[in-house]
Amino acid sequence: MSNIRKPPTMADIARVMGVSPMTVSRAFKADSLVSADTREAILKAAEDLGYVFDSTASNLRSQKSDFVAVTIPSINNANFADTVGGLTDTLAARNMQILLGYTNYNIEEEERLIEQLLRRKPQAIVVTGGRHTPRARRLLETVNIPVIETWDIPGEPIDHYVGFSNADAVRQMVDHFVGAGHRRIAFIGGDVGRDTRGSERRLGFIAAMQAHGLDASRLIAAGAPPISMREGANAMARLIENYPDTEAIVCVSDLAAYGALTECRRLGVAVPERFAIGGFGNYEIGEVCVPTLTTINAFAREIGEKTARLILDILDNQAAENVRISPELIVRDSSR
Amino acid sequence: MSNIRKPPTMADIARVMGVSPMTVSRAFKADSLVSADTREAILKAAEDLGYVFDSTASNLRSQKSDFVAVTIPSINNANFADTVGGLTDTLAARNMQILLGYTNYNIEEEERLIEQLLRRKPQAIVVTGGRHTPRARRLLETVNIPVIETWDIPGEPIDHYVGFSNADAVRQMVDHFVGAGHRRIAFIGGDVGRDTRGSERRLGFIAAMQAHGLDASRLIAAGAPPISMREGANAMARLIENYPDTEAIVCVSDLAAYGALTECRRLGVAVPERFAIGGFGNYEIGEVCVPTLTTINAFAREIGEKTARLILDILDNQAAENVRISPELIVRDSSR
DNA sequence: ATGAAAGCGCTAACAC
DNA sequence: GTGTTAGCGCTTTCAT
Repeated sequence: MSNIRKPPTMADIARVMGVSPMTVSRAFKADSLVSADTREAILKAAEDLGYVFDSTASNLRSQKSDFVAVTIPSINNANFADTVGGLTDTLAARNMQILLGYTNYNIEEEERLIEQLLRRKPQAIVVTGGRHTPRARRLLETVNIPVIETWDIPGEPIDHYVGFSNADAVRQMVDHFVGAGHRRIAFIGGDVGRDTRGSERRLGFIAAMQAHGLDASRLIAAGAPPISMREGANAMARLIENYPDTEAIVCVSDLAAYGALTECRRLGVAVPERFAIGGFGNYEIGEVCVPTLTTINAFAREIGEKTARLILDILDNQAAENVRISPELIVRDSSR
Repeated sequence: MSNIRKPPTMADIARVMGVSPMTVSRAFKADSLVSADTREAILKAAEDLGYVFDSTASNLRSQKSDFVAVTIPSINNANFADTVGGLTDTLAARNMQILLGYTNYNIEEEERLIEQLLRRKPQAIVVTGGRHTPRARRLLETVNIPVIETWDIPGEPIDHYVGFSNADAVRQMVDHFVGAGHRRIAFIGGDVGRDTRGSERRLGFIAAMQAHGLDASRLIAAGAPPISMREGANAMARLIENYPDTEAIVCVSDLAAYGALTECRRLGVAVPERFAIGGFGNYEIGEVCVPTLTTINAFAREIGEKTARLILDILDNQAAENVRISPELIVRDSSR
């Protein structure tokens, strides 16, 4: 029969030790004033009793939670996972916990999530991208904590941001292809609208092509974001059918680009000789596949680390500057 | 100048509306008894005031949190991400939030994490694998909530589990290779000790080989888990050097297997003609790469979904049975 | 259908 | 270095 007794509280420890609950509370707070002996004895008694500190009560009383809320489009994406990893590790040093939510690339879902997360009274909230529902935007503008938008530089930031221009990043790729002598360049991306960053990359492609006086109409929509490897492969097949004389292809992500690469391999089409291919995001696959994949490194982990540092600076009342990341073109075998 | 006034509470809404705080509280609880008019008016007033429900206070008073704590070895792994996705989506239907932590494949780190997570008073805790530090085990045994071990079937379960035998799963792969006529079969995995599931796959390989009366000494240690694609490639190079007459290779994961595949491609070695290759985990890459990759589907997302349902059943006082997942061999071009 | 009183477990604020 | 008092914002419980 299981022993379901009420778990011990600080008051129980205080009783056992013959001290006040306040002394017990102090013993658990690292930098507070209790005699070393008392603290040691209290911590030992706590361990013996199987005491578990109650953050909920602590948070309510002290009106701070040690939570940082984070929304990302998908957990199953190495780029966002890296950002979350950077956030987690940097914040862990200050004993802050991430409270994570997935929007599924859907701003209505994001709104619901933001509302739910704010109920936990986080100390800061990190969102991905600069597009939100009006209500989500209002929630974020009204809430009394730092708000950090990431992976983008919003036209009108709500508060802070740590990001980069997705359009400018894609321009680097277009410039690279044009510099290599390509003129008939295509773009493989997701259906327009849902994935903000993907849409901006597409717009960046069009703008960059036009800046070079080139035709920007070779656009393949590979499906609802996020684009999988398989969708990238399917898109490649359609591209070859519709625009067989294409010379180079900009893909919305390395996953799509890798899919395109495999389709070429299956069809016996040489990369980069017949098609040069470029991806986005510097995923591990791009370093290892054959040929290796030209890509844009957006420094996913650094985005998380710098966001965390920005948050810590704000909470410490330090000067807190927005961070502009500079994505870097990495030229590999798929385009040389 | 920013407007840092204290955020409104239920008491504030009650004052504005001329009702008691209790009525406001009831208005926020979906299935509680308030007149429809009153509720509507209260919710509108709340929205106008920019009120945000305080879960912390609610949790403290009602002594439940709607949190489920989850530890996984790494966020940057599609298998664990899928499990977390299944958990999140299934629990979201009951308005439960996941509180996620990463152990970095390290049971000391897991112990720290479990302790930290339990302070938040979760309603259940999900851990990956059956190996824990003695103290972590004691914490989990003592805590008064359902504990679910996943991705493994522990020798001595702490409480519940949703998992499978990693050793048995690898045996399927070995049997497949032996059935195809291979005798000189090698294993590429991580250094022994840190990654429990990886170590069990290695032991399963050895046991299965011995059961067939075959030599089980072709073991390549590719580095500290988790094994990356690149480490898989490096391991493949060493395998070819040390055991050039190998016929088939079992890899600890699809990532390692894909790395091995790329090394073969670079060296101009034919797969599956010269080496048959098998992975583990049914990652997306294995369906798309050339040749496609034989693998074991461990049903990562289902593990999460079934874990969530188990938790919900337990919390509802339903009969709650442990779940044994049956991993399936998927034979693809890399071994036929 | 609504209200009043009490208290969840902790810690801020003050006292000594 | 330690104790006392009060109260964080909500909801349980009991009353009407």
